[in-house]
Amino acid sequence: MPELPEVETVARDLRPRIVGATIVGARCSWARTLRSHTPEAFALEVAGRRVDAVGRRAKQIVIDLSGDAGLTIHLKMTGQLFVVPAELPIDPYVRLVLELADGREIRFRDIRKFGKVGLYSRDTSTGALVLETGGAAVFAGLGPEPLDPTFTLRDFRRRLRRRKGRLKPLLLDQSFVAGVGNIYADEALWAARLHPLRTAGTLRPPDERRLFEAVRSILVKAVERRGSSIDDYTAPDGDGSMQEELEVYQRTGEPCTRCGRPIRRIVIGAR
DNA sequence: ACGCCTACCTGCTTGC
DNA sequence: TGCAAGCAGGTAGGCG
Repeated sequence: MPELPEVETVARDLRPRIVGATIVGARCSWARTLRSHTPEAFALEVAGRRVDAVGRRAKQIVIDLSGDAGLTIHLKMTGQLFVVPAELPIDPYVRLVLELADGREIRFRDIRKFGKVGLYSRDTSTGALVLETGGAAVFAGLGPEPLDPTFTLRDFRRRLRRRKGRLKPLLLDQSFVAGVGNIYADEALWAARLHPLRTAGTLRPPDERRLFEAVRSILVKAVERRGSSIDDYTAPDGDGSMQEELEVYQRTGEPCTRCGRPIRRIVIGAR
């Protein structure tokens, strides 16, 4: 379940390994992994491009390529990325391989096939990734990055006051704040002492402040711990340890560390 | 805008 | 033991 901290960790691990490398080809064994190209068109389009930078937006890894192009990788639930020598044995869950000129490969492994890789152009006037010149920006509609220093309590309050829904689905809404998923929404609400079914409109200023600070501090801590290695999540340089620090996620029935009573599970929006 | 549903997938767990 | 059903879950798209 890669969320912001997990994706950030993967991007950081990837960066020193692949910046400067040149892609010479691509092989895709599950066409629907590619958002907007056939495997053949994708291979032709990436070949010859150099990796200029590796970053992250929301839960997606963004790989800047030479020639004003960019790759986006969404790991969804079970996506993993590895950079390995081409001769290393490959397993059947690898859906996409980017072949590098130096004999290594970037391998996208994804058991459940929900992950998506997009290849886009960089609009040189706006700097945005677009499918075609004049088209909509790929990341249009995403909310602010919660760890961006320019994202302030004032911004958070303004956004909160435009919403009416329950807090848990709201935190999961990527157009509200980008990068929070099931794990860190639960953790942030617990830390802020706010019930997941509470609606945004009932928050008082101190509640808003606690939620803002809880979201940011839980994400900072999780990035420091390299994310939560639950189920299939791992990064190129290995697992994270945040799963050891979680207070509520997947702790149904276990005692609350604050009050000692067992954690109760409720389902909201099928989650 | 909100809430709810379904689809996409496969491995694992559960229950008979 | 064996097998089918149920579950997990981020996001898109549809409906009311």
